[in-house]
Amino acid sequence: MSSRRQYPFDLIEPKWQRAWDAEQTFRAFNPGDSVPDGHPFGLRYPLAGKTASAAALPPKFYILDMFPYPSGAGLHVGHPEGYTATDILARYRRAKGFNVLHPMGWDSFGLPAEQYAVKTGQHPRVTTEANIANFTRQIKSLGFSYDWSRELATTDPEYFRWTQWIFLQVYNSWFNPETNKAEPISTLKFPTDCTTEEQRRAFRDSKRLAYVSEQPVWWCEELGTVLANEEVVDGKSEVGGFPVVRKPMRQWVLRITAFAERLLDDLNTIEWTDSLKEMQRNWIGRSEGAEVDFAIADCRLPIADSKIRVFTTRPDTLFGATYIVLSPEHKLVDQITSTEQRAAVQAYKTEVAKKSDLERTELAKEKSGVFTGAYALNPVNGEKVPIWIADYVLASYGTGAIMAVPAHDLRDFEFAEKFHLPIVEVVQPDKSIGHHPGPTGCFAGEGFATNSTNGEISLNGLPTAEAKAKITTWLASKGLGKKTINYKLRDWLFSRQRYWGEPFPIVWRRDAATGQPYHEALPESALPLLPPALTDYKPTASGEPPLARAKDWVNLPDGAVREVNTMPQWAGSCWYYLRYLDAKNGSAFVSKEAESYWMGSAGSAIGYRPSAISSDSQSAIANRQGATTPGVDLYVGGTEHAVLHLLYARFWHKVLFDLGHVSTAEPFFKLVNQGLILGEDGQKMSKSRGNVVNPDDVLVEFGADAFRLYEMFMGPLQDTKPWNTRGVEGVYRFLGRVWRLFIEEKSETAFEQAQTVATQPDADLLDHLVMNGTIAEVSATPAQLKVLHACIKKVTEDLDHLRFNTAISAMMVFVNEANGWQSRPFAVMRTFLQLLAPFAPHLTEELWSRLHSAFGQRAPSLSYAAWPSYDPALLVESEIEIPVSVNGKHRDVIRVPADADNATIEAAARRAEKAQPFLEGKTVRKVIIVPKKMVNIVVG
RNA sequence: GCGCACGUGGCGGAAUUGGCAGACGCGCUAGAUUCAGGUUCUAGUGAGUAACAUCAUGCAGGUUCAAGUCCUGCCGUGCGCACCA
Repeated sequence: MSSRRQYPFDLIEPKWQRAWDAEQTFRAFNPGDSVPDGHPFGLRYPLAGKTASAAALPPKFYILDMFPYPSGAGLHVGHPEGYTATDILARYRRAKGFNVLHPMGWDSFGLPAEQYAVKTGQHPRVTTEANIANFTRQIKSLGFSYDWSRELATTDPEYFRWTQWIFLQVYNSWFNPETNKAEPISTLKFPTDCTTEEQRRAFRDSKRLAYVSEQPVWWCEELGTVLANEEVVDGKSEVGGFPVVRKPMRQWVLRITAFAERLLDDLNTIEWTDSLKEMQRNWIGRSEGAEVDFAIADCRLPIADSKIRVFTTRPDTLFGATYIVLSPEHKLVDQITSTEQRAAVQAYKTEVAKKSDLERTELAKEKSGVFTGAYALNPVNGEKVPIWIADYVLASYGTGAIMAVPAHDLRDFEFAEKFHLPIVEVVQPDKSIGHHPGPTGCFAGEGFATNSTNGEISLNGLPTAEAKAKITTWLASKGLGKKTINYKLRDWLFSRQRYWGEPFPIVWRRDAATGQPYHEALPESALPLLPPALTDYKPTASGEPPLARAKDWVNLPDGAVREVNTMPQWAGSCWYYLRYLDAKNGSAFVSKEAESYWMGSAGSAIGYRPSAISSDSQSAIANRQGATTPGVDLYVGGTEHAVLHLLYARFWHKVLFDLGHVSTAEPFFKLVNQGLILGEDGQKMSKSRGNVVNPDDVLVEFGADAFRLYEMFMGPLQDTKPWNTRGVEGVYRFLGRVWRLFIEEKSETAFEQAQTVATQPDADLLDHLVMNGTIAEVSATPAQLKVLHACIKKVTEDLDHLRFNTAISAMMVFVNEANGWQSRPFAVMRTFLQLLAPFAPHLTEELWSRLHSAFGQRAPSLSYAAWPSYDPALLVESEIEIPVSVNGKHRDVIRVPADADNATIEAAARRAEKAQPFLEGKTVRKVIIVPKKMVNIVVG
């Protein structure tokens, strides 16, 4: 393994981390802040000792990391991958002249601390604080340029006070479908028949964006809590993988479905990866179709209930609907079931209810169902079609009922085959584009309608899209159906039965007249509402959440009782990026000024169109390249939050936007998912495989700069890639070469000797080092300038495109070149340090200060030195190499003047030595010349 | 099953609009330095050949003067969704 240290990173790194801390080098200034004398930010801009107005500040750049849950296990190598990328960009943007906001905090509510509390009785806050301290130590040891003055923790009462406040904003709002916006509940107009106080209250409560609902929810026995749809994966809890069951419970729910359309449309205004947008689109699951009413034949029911409404995306296949299927939970099932079928239907319903959802989906290969004995009438042809119930129809989607078209839907087809139901073909595949019915005989694609006529309307011959439109219009005109849009997205189940979460600022009272319970918001003055002190964190014996144990807390003197559920962990992470803007504000969740500077157009160079959904959005995005944008300019984090956190945060942001609290419709303009880092064996890192790499170990051996550099050199940020400790050694050697370009090697030996007997402080040890004598104040040769400026160009362009790995390789090329120089010009070497600085900040700060003092100069922190620009003129070659091909095969390279005309190039190519054997005796048919690129001689 | 990515040396990965495939790093080979190991430095390193030729970007076709890059069809890997009508 490695052995001697390449350079004294163990002294340099703590030294500069302490210096940055003491100077608050990376503090970001808000409008209205006064910039201390001597702060490097104030030195770069004319702001030292002054109060910064928004106009005097440079343009803002907001670079955000997904804040971690501070687990007991500490940091793993995946965390620093994203954090290093954002830190490099933050430092780069600072150098480029932006006011950079780059904060860090803790998503510190969470299950492990609570489970530990249940086991040991230790308060979760104690565990959490210890974990935060450890995470802080680890993150600080990597030298990230966070503004620690904005550090926050979701468990801090001064933080969750505003989480509760935002909940109250949501609670006190309703969604107005006419304006397509959230509005204060006070704008809600009561229907005329709402006269009593109780009726009005019930009406309001039915419209709030936060409402209480008794509904089937996912209950996880192991975790002792309910979970949101998004937290249930394959019938198991996302956290821990425990079984979950469907259980009706009274819970708080947020009306995210009201925003489905906007959550979908506004994806077009932001710069996320296609795959991420696609995941959100799939989760929202918009589908356009029609609702169609089927009358029930021989109906004994009251008129209003005498029809079955189905949802279909293929109304064009209505003539092929040969039966109806209701979900077993459909409310009409019991009413329509015939006497003969009653027993069978009951048995099936019981069987289905017993199955967990896991069984219902996993064992669904075989279709099951029961005939109800009832019939419906197909509205287009009056055919009597049987009504079945089957668990392949979900109660929770659409109308909970479908029309089955076995000829054109695979699931219906399987069901029809099994139960011998009729199959009628009404769509012919378009064979001209290679469509054919599947091997089973079922064709689910689009084609041309057939067998679809009833004397009043005919769809025959129409392509699917036209047939859909025609039949939908016809149904609407007859009052038999209408165009409908459905979403898979469900409302967000927002309450949990836990202790370690934000208590709801809600109390329950009883209506004096009716005795019915109702909920009421606490006033803002009651915030933060702290959870009670407990010694036992388990749920109560009767199954109530742990908060119910605190009787004094729950029962208020005026007879009201507190809500005992708590909010899910997502609540705190839904808005933390806003709190960073103004983290210490005691009178608002964020001040207007701070919000408008960092998130609005005030701090950025360009305006924002909240829902510009235009075909040229791509070019609009391209134009923003390099400019700052409204909202968070760049958000980097793991793909595991593709639907949960990112959907919830967008939802809250839109509510806050509608209510006028924030100035953009979207929170995160550009988002990048870092790829997973696998173990050295190419497998996912896990304790059980024993392939987990602990950053602390890497740091001890190679230092933070090498660790950072390696994380970026491994490959593209977004890719999944395996860890390789040998690779760390490679970049570590590179940093050693950089060090030795500047520091005399002999002095290192002296330094090492001094260190072994050292009793002196670290700073004295570093004093033994002397500048490498090859660095001198000489002017650079054209060749040296070319190497430097090529490096500036490459690193700059790569950083603009987040291509860290190739930027590093460009710097390696520079160092390989510079190694061979007899004399290294001061100015060239100084500029190179600036390029490397965002990647290896400790090493470069040390060399930067050492280089300047060696040449009798004083320089402030490298962190605010202006980014170098390159001179294209220096990169122009007077003579260039052009490859010569014969018949497309590369044969030789010719050197010609850069400005040579085509005739000169062709002549030179025809003379090319190695091409001669392939030209002799052949006729040249054509010569293709791409100026400055290549020559191809075509012979026959 | 559906959707979205992606397949390049022994390995991680480079390759503007199609224009010298394999930058940079790891590993490996040889040499120098060293008592020695390590470190450092120098040279080499896709296959193949004495050297050329030739063959090489998952497979099979196609477009083109020219294809890793564009098109079609397969095969494989990863991620997401999964009875959503």
